[in-house]
This record gives sequence, C-alpha cells and structure tokens, in this order.
Amino acid sequence: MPIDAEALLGWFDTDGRDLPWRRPGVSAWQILMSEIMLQQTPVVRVAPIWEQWVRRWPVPSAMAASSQAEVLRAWGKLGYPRRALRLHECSRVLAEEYGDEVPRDVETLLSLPGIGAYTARAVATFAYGQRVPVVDTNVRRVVARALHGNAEPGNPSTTRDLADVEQLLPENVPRAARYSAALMELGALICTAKNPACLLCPLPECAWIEAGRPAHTGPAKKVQKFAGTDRQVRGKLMSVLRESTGPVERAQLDIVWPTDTTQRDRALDSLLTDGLIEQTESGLFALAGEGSDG
DNA sequence: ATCCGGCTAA
DNA sequence: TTAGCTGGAT
Repeated sequence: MPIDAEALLGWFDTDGRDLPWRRPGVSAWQILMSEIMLQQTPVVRVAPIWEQWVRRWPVPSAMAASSQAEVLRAWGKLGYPRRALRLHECSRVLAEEYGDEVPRDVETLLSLPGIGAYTARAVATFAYGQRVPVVDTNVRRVVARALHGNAEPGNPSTTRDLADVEQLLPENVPRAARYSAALMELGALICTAKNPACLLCPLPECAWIEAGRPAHTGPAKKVQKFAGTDRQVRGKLMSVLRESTGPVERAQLDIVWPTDTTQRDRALDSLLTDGLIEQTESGLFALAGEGSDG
C-alpha cells in the first residue's frame, strides 16, 4: 500500500515549516551545515546557530581558514561537539580536494568526514534535488506505520527502509525530492513518536490505522541515560574550555566534577583522544587548535 | 522520563 | 551490530 504522493505533497505545501535552510538560494554547503547540526538535535536549537554560521562561513574554504577552537566555540551548546570537529575537517577536504564545492553523488558524499547514510542522501536530495531515498528516524517511523502497519520500526538496519522508500518515491525527479522532505515533515509534525496526530494526518490510507493502531510488539528501545554519564562530564569540561579565552589549569577542570575523580579523568582523557581538546607544553588544557592561527 | 531530521569505532 | 556521544525542552 503506497503512501499517496498527491495527498502528502499537498499537505507539505500548506503545512510544511518554513525552515531557513529550505529557503531558495541556500547553497549546498549551507544545507550540509544544517544537516550536520540537525543530527540528533531539534530544529529550534539549530536554527539560530545555523543563521550565524551561514554568515560567518558561507563557503567551505572560509571555515577551513578558521581554527578548530573557533568552530568549537561557535558550536556552543548544540551538543556532540565531535560533529563540529568533523564538519571543520570536511570543510578542509571540500576546499582542498573538491574546488570548494559539495559533491553531488551519494558515494562521494559518504566518503566525507561526519557524513553517513542519512546525511549523504539528505544533501543529494535537498541541496541538489535528486531522486534518492532519504531515511531518518521520522521516515522510518512513518514507513513502519503507514506501509507496514507497525507502531514502530523493527530492526535498526535502514537497508530495508531505503528499499521501501525507493519504491515510494515518485518517478518525477523534482517531485521525488519534495516527497522525501514531505515524508520527513510528516513524521516530525503529525506521525510523531508519542501521541501521533492521526486526526490531522493527510494520508488517505495508513496500514497502522487500518490494523487498529496496534501497540509496539517486541523489545523496548534502550533508554539513553544522560545524568551521571561520561557524556555529562565531557559536556561540563568542554563548557569550561569554551567559555575561557585561552588555556586553563587542570584545577579549573577538576572543580566541575569533584565527586568521581576516576570518571573525570576518563572523560578528560577521552576528550584528548577525540581531538576536541589539547594539552600545552606547560601542562595547561585548551580547546583543540587554540594556538593555531585562524 | 523521553525525544530530537545520526555518525563512528570496534 | 552495538555502544558511546550532549543538552535542552516537554
């Protein structure tokens, strides 16, 4: 049972969000920046940072000319700062090896740092209007429900979902690109994880509705903890270095997590390993690339 | 508590 | 294939 393109696109025209990276004239590089920021991060938190970044780094070479520390500071509290580091590296590769432009084909996009299965296809579709299946968490949920009649996606592999969406895409290329955006939008606004707004859903047919909205069967998703984890400690350590204007003493870092010194040391070490921070010759700590020119 | 337009290393 | 990675809003 297909997901009706006419109904979905009509709804997207009237009810789709006017997101800044969907405006006409936004470059592929700027769309790529938005996609990296949107990985695991809500739209409302990304939008203001993205607006700053498109002005500050309108082309890859502009970002490549900035230091890692500058990029990490501008990243602010978006979270998962390894994304910022990879985007910076990506900008360097684009500037040096691709003539300061974003490649169009999925295979090449996949080879770039920080770009995986979702982001490569998102850029190919949203920046270049190609007919490529784009599968994110929203699309997986919509397909699981409307197509297969399941409350939630089953296996974590997206291979099946890519094949499903490939089948769903309209043959007309620009129409297929809009269909992908609309499918994601439906999952973000209507077919949400909790309390889906089925009464507002534009789809004339939905296998999940027709099955009586059965509950999810199978293992529950693992809950991702945050409080008390190394991630929280890393976040606190990074915050100290972001807010400082230069290298800081070890003691400045120690005070943000005084309880568990073993965990604190482990977190600090992992930041060094990830290349997010560095230690100066005199033993002070700083954001990566703090000393390099930008 | 739960959810965000995932990627990478192992 | 899975674990680990951030932080804010609801």
